[in-house]
Amino acid sequence: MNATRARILSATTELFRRQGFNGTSLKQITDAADATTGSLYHFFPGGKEDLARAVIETSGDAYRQLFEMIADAAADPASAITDFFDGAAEVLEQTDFIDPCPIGTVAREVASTNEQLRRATDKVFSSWVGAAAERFEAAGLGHDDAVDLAGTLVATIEGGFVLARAARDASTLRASGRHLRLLVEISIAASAQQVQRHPGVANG
Amino acid sequence: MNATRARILSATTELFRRQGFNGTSLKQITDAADATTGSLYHFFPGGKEDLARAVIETSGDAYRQLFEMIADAAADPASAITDFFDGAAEVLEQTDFIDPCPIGTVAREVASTNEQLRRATDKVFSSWVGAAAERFEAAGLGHDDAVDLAGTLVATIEGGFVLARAARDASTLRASGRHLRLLVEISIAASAQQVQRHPGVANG
DNA sequence: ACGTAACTAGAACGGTCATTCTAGTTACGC
DNA sequence: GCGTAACTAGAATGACCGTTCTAGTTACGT
Repeated sequence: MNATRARILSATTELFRRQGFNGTSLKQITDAADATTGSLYHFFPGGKEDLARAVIETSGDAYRQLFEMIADAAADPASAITDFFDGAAEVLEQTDFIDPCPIGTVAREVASTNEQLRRATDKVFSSWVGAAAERFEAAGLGHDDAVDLAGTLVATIEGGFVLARAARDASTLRASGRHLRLLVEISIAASAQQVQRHPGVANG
Repeated sequence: MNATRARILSATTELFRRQGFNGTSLKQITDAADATTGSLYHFFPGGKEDLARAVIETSGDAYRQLFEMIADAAADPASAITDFFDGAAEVLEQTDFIDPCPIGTVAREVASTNEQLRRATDKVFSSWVGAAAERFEAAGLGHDDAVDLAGTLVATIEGGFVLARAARDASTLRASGRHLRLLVEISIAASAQQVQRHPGVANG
């Protein structure tokens, strides 16, 4: 990937994390990326919307990969949850409570105003939910239960970011991680019991 | 309260719910409220920031009261949770997935850019957490556990709004309600067991 | 009824917005 | 080394931004 394009994309990502979509101007972006308007429109012909879509997709991929990495490294799905929340809490504390991820902010800004970007954020959230649901299914949960649980997981993370940034205190995020972990443990245990009672029926 | 002021405040609230803080212009507000710039600055001398603070505080109060009402009407704290999530899901579906509440969006927009508004959103979230925590304490939870659980509750609601609006599908919000309800039931049951084992120590 | 405060009206201001455009420069296949 | 495409540069554009300001109107206590 072209270096200028990469600089523009990464500068935009960082600015969106702090200020969101509407709060960030193209001048701020070109200044931060040390690029010109010409370059910006060369790489992102659709202008700000084009740029936002790229930010959403790139960050979405990056976070899904981060989740997979943490899940791979964890002893079990339940510890992956607390690992993820604790990691996010630490990042928040170390970055003066800048949003770890630009997508949540942009998602709320565009949900009712830009159909194309709304769809992009939806796709990202779905991919996260799918990634987590796969792990839960592998741990024994039925498909629908796994998807529901993954949805709650992603929702709590997103909401946890909001509260933590507003309070400038990440401890609530860690507490939510423990709660979600408990929820995952209970769900897995319940599905295991169900298998014991009705062998051969689960995962059907 | 003056009728013009009320019109401006309610128009701003609705616009913030759709477009957020940075996405809404004062012209849009005065048009929607059928008011003039003069009136706006008369009632909100601090301009847009002043207006945003009023929106945050007013909506924050309204939602706390709504929660109290639902909790009062519910048979027990656990059913209050699903009642609240289900109600929010229904509102979303009936309003073409406009954000039920302007605070989450504004909170993310201002968290790193406007200290005064950040504090206003923090205060609102704290009041919600406090209201829910009181109920949980009344149901037997220790203070810290109650606050943590209430924090997760609010985080999941806020995050649930984001996912539901992005997907234009409120069913995930209902699923999160069931999960949070389960979490509340478990927490209450656990604290009750603790009281049985160590009578007189709980609520200390 | 009159004086004063509350409120409305909207033009004007300087600044910034996203985008377009033309001209120039670099990189690279052939 | 030349031709073409990729890329950079930044001025120009017209719209809109939040805010200020002056003048006018309404409401109301006395």
